[in-house]
Amino acid sequence: MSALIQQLNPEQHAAVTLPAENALILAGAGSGKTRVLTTRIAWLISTGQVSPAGILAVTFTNKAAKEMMARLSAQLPISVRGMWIGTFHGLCNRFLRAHWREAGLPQTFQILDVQDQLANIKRLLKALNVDEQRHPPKQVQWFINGAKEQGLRPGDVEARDQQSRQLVEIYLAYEAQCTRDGVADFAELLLRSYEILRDNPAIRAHYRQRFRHILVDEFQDTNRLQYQWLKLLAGPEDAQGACVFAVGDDDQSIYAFRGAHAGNMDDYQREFHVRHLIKLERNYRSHGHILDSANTLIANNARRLGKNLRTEAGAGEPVRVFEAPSDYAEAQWLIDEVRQLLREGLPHSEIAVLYRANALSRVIEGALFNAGLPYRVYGGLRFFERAEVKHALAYLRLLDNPQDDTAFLRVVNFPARGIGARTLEQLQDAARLRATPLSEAVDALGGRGAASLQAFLDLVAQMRFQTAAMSLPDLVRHVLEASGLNAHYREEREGQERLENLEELVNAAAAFVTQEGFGLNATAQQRQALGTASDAADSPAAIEAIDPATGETLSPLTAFLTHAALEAGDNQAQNGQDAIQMMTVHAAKGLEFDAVFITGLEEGLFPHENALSEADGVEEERRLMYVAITRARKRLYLSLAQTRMLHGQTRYNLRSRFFDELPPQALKWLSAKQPGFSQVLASSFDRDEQRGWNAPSKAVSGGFDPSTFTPPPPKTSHGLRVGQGVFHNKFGEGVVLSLEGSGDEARAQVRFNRHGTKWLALNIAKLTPVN
DNA sequence: GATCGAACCGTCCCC
DNA sequence: CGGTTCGATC
Repeated sequence: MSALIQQLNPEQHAAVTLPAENALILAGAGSGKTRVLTTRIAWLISTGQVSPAGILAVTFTNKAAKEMMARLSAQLPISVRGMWIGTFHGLCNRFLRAHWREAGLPQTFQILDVQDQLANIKRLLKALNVDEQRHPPKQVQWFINGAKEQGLRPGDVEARDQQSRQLVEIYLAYEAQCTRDGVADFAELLLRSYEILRDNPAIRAHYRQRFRHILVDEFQDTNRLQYQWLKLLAGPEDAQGACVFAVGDDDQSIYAFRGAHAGNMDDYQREFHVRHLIKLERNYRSHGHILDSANTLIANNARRLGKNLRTEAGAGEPVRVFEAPSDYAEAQWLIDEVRQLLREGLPHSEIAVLYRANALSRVIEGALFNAGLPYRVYGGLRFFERAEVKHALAYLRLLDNPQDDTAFLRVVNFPARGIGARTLEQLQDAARLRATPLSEAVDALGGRGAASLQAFLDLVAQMRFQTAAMSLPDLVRHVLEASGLNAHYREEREGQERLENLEELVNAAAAFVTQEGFGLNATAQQRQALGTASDAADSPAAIEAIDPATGETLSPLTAFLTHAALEAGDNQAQNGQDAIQMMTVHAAKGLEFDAVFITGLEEGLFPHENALSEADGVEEERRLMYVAITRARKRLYLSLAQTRMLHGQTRYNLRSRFFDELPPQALKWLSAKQPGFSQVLASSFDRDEQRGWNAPSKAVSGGFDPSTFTPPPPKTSHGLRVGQGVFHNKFGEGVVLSLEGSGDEARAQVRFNRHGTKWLALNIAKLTPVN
């Protein structure tokens, strides 16, 4: 332990050994944040200030929680099992499983993921006869989650106009539906835990007494409700209360769009009377030029807590910048540079290609593929989100809880068993009338439909009976067969991959059982009979809590389903192999690579056009750029394309404003940096010509390079070029962002100073060039 | 109830 | 452009 402490730098050391009072650690990118957090816990425990059971640590991802757990078990001689370490949602789930009575949930309640929630909302909108044009399901979902994240129940939402009154009504009905089904969405886990703590003094006192130290990672990403939850749990600032150790970086707050409130850091300092503010500014990751770029860029943000990273690693290579005439040329250039890096001995996996939006990956993917370079794209569907897996999970959920209408509707007719939309409508009407779950409304129906439905219920009941004594993996395998899912996908032409995924689900169940230390028995009752319940209580997964009143534990099935919802699984099958890493900037947060390419650095893409109209939008984009830059250890490449194919049309983009915010001396332009020339309309190129275009990989530093010189603007009938200032009679002054088409078809995208960005048909709109 | 085509839509995606 | 979704059709 003392050896661990001695390896820390003075600031880290100070943070780790702070007295038991509320503290805020401003930890810059690459400053050893995770290390400080885990060493703090280890220090607290090994100095006898707290027992493992008195520790609560919150992370943002399961991955981070696992990593922390792994590091701790390496650092501490004792078991880490008594600690509560997990995500907000994981911890709240654990809490609710223990206090399900107070929560008004069945102990086996299941968790709705984003897809399930949306499906539920769609179903509800139909039942309520709400026009989906007027209230698109996605927006309703956004509204409900937004309200919950502010801690607002339907009655608390202020509804002035008709539109929002209806939204509140939908919210109310949605809640009723979830309660009836015995399910909770992600936000609900938090809100309900919060309410129990708020309304139940005995429970509140119990947890306050238990958790002496609360540690929070990625504090800048907490939302309002999470903050309130922490506040409630920590309690008053006296002997009763816990002490909070918050670690965060306001400059890396990139999740405002989903409710994160970086202002929580200010509030925290004030409301928790934080006496210890420590900045970790020494960066152990990046070379000087890279760090200078990050620092200079982020200095353009107004509202910052203030922090400047420094390194002792030396300036290193300059940041290489390349402006390509097209997206295709950008990809080609990237391939050349990647090859050079590989020649220098870098492993593929130390090279990352980052982009602002997933749509930008395709061109680069194609180029990498053609070049025969191995790559791995992150993002997309994750394992437990795949349709076939969700079908299987729906059957499993029905075994656990027949009232789960979401699961019921998902598989009642899949594989097809002659239960049509008409029948289901009748069933839903009947269920609504009698206020019962769908499964209990079946006998209200008559006719052929009722018989088929009854057959389905019998099937599920039979599966439940047959699997009662099975181990979890056997149970899953049995359900795959008995439900007809396997047969269905065996028949299907494209079903091979899906079958494999279902087989993988059995493996996942087996792995889960091993990891969580579940025995081979399937039911809680059996587990209790065998006296194994206490093992589950200590499980690190934080899912199977014991009911304090009855000692009843969750069945492995319920625990597994919870696991599936809270941890959607990896989204990639072929991991492990040495490949170039491709991902969005968001996905790259927390990762680091020797070499990083940030691509598509164009106005409208990065910063994204949608962000420009939002309050603080550009600042968040800048933080995003800051995150991207600080991923790189040794090499950083920035690139953009003057023309880009996006959404089926060619866009002509300006160079990102962020280039003007980087220190010129840290950059090395591989293409000419000549705004007058580089920003021209490149429509005179035809695609084939660009295809043959090759970037010189040993480029001239800074200055003008004739070989990459883009020709002057072609003569166009309208005489406009990108970047041109124009005047419009109605909209006033603006700048041409892009041009497309020719003759009568010609259109210009113009950003007006006062009226936003518009597309104008040039044969109609009168645009006068200015200046 | 499967299948095909028209229509739509398109930041980031943790839990 | 490319995917997903929805409605019309056999």
